[in-house]
Amino acid sequence: MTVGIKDVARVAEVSPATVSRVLSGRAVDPAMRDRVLAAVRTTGYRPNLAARRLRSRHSNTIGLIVADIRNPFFTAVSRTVEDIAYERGLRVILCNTDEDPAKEAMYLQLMQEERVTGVILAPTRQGAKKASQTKAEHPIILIDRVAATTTDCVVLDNDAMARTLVAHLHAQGFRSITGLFGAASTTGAERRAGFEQAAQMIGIPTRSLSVPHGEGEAERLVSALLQTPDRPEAIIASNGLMLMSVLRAAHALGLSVPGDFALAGFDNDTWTEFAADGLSVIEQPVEEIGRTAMAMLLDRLDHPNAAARKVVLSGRLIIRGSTIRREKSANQNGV
Amino acid sequence: MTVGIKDVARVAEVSPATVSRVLSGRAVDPAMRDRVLAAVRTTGYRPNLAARRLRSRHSNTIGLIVADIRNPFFTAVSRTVEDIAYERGLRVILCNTDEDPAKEAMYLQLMQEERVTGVILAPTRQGAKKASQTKAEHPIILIDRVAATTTDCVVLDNDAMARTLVAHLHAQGFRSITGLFGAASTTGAERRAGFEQAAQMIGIPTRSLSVPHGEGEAERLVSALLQTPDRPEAIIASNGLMLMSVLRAAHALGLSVPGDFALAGFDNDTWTEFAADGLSVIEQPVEEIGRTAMAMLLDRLDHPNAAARKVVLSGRLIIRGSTIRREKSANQNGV
DNA sequence: TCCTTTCAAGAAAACGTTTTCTCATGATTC
DNA sequence: GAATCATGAGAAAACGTTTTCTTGAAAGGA
Repeated sequence: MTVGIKDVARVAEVSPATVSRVLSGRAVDPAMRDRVLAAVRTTGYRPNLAARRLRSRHSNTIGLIVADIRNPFFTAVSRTVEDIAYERGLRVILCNTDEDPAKEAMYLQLMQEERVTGVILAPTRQGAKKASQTKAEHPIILIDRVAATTTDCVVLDNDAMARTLVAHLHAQGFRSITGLFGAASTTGAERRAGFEQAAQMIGIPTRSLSVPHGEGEAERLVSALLQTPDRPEAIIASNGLMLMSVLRAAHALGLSVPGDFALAGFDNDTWTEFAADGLSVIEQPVEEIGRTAMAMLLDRLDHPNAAARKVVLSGRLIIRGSTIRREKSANQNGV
Repeated sequence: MTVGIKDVARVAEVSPATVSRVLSGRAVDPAMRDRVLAAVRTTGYRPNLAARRLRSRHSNTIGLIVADIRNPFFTAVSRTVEDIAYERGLRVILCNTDEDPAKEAMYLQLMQEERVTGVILAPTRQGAKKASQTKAEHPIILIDRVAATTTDCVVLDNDAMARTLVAHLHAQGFRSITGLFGAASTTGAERRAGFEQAAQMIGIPTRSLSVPHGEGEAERLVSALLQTPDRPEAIIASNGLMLMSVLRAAHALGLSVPGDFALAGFDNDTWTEFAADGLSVIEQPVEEIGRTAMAMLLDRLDHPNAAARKVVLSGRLIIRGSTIRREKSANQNGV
C-alpha cells in the first residue's frame, strides 16, 4: 500500500497543497510545517517523481550520452558532470552508445520522451550531424566530438595536440611514424589531419590507419602492422584504448616499447604511467571538459537564443619513457 | 508547442484511447491503425514517459547502483546488465556511490521515488546491512558484495579464490606475502579471510592491510610498505584498481615487478596482460555476474515470496609473468 | 428471426502531484 | 478608521497518459 501526499495531508490535518508547499520549501506557518514534517516521517512518504514531473513540467534531469563507457576518458568526464549536476539538484541519466548511431538515435529519442532539461553528448559522426540539424526541445552540448558550428560544443584542440606529438617524436629522432585513428568520431579525423599535416611539414614519411570501433579491431590491425617488413619507428594512437591495444599486440608478438618501437598517444589513463617505461601522452583536461560542458548547458538554459559557442581546450604533453630514443642493445627486458 | 496524444487523435480522427491502443500494440482496426501511425509521423508525437509511468503504475526501469564507476569490473557488469535490460524493454538508471554510504542511501531512496521495477546493487557494508533489513517496494539483488542470507545476491567465491592465489605464490617459492584489501566492502573482508587462512595453513608469514577508498590512499600505503626494510616477496591486491596502485608506487620508487617483488590480484583488466611481464590475476566472470543478476531480478519479480538465493560463482586463475620466480640478477629492466 | 455473446471504439475516470484560483485574515497606507 | 495590499491556506484544476466503463454493432446459436 503506497502512501501519497493526501495521506500525509490527512495525518497532518492540512491540505495536500500545504504539504506540497512544505516539501518544496515555500513559506508556511511554522506550526504547520512541523506537523507536516512529522506526518511525512510517520507515514514514510516518498514523493512519486513521475507525478511530480508530469505536473511541474520539468524533469530536473539531464542526459549524458557517451560513446564508450569502458573508455576512462568518458568515465572521468561522467563523474565530473554527475558531481556538478547533483550539487544543483539535477539527476543524470548516463547512456552508452558504443559508437553505434542506431543506439545513439534511440537514446536521443529517449531523452525527448523523458523531457530532460538538457543533454550532453559525445556523438558519432552521424549523431553530430543529426544533432546540429534537428531542433530538439532541450539544449544539447557536444563534448569531445564536434559538429557544425551551429551547436554548442567543448573539444580538445586535437589538431594542435596531434602536431605536438609528431614534433616531439621527430625531435627525439624518430623518422617513420604510423598513426591510428578512430573511424567513428570527428575527433579521430581531426587528430589524423593534424598528424598528417605536421608530418608533411617536417617531411617525414607517415602512414595513418582508420580503426573501426569494436572488440579486438585495433589489436588485429596493429598486429599486422608490426609484422610488416618496414615496421614504423614510432606509433601514435588516438586514445587510451588504442594505446592499450598497441601494447597488447606488441606483447603478443614479443616486441617491446620503447625497445622495438616508440609509442605515444592521447589520454593520460592511470596505467600509462607505468606501462612500457611510462607512455608519453597528451593529457586531456577531463575535469575541465565536464565542468565546461555543464556550465555551457546551464548557460544555454538561461539564454536559449544566444549564439552557439565552441570552446576549445588545450591538452598537455607528458613525456615519459616510451618515446625516449635509446640504443637497441641497451634494452633487454622492455614492455 | 508540445504535441500530445490528443493531438494525434484529432489528426487521425480517432479517440485518444485508440491511439494509446495502437501504440501499445493492442487489437485495432487496420485502417485506423494506419491512420494513427500516419498521424504520429506527421505530428512528430513523442509520448511523455512521466505521464505514462504515472498512469500505468510501472516504470519499466531498473536501478543499477555500483560502488565505483572507474573500476572496469563495474563498467563491464554494467554493460551486460544494460544489454539484457534493453533487450527486455527495460531502462537502466546507472548510479555511482563512490563507496560512500550517504550517497548510497540517497540513491536507494531515489530508486523508491522513481518507483523502479527493481534494483541491482553493489553495496557498501552499511548498504548491505540496510538492504537486508528494510523492506523496499521493489526487489533488490546484491552483486559482488554480500549481506545477510535474507537477500538475493550473486558473488564470487572470494574466499576460495584468495586461497588459490596464496597457494600459487607459495608454489612459486614466495615465502612472505602482504595482502591489500578494500576496507569498504565485504568482498575485501572475504578475500582477506581466505588469504589469512591459507597462509596460516601453509605456515608462511603474512601481513594484511586494510585500504580505505579514496584517491591515492592505496598508493601511499604501498609506497610506505615497499620502503620498509622487510619488504615482502610478494603482494596480493584485492582488485584491479589496487593492482594499478601497487605498480604506480613501485614505479615511483624505481622498483620492478617481478624483479623486486611478485604481484598478483583480482580482476583481469585489459592492461594487466602486458604490464609487468603480465600480471597474474583471478579473472572474474563479469558477464555471467551481470547475466545472473538480471535473471535473478526477473525471477524475483515473478516470485516475490520465494526464498532468498545466493549464487556463488567461481573465478579463474590466470598465471602470467608477475609471479614467476627468477634470479634477481637476471632482471634489469622490469616493470 | 430473435436473443445472446463478443469485440472494438469512444467517453470518462484515474494516476499523484503542483499550480492556479479563491478567499480570509491581518498589516499598511492615506 | 476605511480602503488597499500582502500573505498564507484550502479547493479545485491541470499535467498527458492508460485503464475502466459504456455502448453499439457484428457474429453466432437456437
